[in-house]
Amino acid sequence: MRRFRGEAENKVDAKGRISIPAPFRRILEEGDPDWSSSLNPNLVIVYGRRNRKCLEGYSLRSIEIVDNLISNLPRYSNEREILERLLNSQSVQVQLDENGRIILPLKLRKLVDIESTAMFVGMGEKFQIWHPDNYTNDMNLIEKKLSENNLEEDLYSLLDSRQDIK
Amino acid sequence: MRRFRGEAENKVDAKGRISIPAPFRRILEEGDPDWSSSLNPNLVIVYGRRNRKCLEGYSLRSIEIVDNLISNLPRYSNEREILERLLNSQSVQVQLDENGRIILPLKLRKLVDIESTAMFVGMGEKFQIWHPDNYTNDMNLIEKKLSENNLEEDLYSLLDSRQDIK
DNA sequence: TTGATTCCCATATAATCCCATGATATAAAA
DNA sequence: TTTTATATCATGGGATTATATGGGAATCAA
Repeated sequence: MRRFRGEAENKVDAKGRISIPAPFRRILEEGDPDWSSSLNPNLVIVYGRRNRKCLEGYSLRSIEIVDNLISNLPRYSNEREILERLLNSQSVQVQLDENGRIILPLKLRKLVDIESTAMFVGMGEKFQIWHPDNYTNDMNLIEKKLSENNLEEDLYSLLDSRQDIK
Repeated sequence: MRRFRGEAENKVDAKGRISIPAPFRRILEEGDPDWSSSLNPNLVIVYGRRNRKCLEGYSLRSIEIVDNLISNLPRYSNEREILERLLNSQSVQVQLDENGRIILPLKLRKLVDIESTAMFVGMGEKFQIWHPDNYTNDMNLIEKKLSENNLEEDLYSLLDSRQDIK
């Protein structure tokens, strides 16, 4: 499965419309079981993440994987009910329009402080949508954590360990 | 798996296009699971190395090994989100054109000071793209370290002892 | 009827396709 | 061995398409 990669800063217009970066569209198309070249792909936007001030976009296939993980939890367990709430009630499915745009409802924009521009960030099986300033802050925070805990070395040792697996 | 070897200095044209050295193409073709003789291979360019002023190119197969290591970490764990961010948000997947070229987006060129020419450097499972001057500086730095501490011998002895471990 | 939503069209810029050339190989023929 | 075809490669240019973005008219809902 191709992965969401890279960053793109796009504009939100007066109607709340915003372009999904073209490379991301290709992945959403692949990840929409009903998509064909004449149609526009669907995606799911999750806005229920408490500790991060961003929205998250999933292809239909990737959100299904997450949904199945929830379905495997014991029915009516506390954990399951909460996760259902966070991932199912706090999310929407939307379809791209003819120009590759979606409408970000005001409610979602307010939740993550997005006004005139939004930053799209590839995260592998999902992508995030940030207010650009919040994103740079988050990136700086990560940089800081990296240098403090010497995590960067861990990352590159992770890269090395691929030899062992192969 | 064949390895990226050697150096090549190629030109960046007005449209940001640059030829991937032909020997590198062969390795990218081998490393693209969907490639066939009629198609053009894909590669992933990682631009997020904070401590080095160069881009890094990977075949799809080599980057996938890294991606899978990350995907095996617990979903939504802090560690995984940080690694996804470092690797996926700071990379792009691109496809060679009919003439074996890619376009290096302005953003990436600026990041590593590349203007009219770029130096390709084989690094085994990946290759690097440098501004020629930055590359020679980096090479000189290595030369200096080697001669000062008489490191070269130590390094090559490291290679000998590795056979025992492997 | 007045916002909001949806559909359709417009456009500047950037990306991509297609074709061309000169340089350097590599192979085949004289 | 020299000459002649054949490929491949790095590079350039023009034409075409895609992308991100803006705006208007039609549709819908309260």
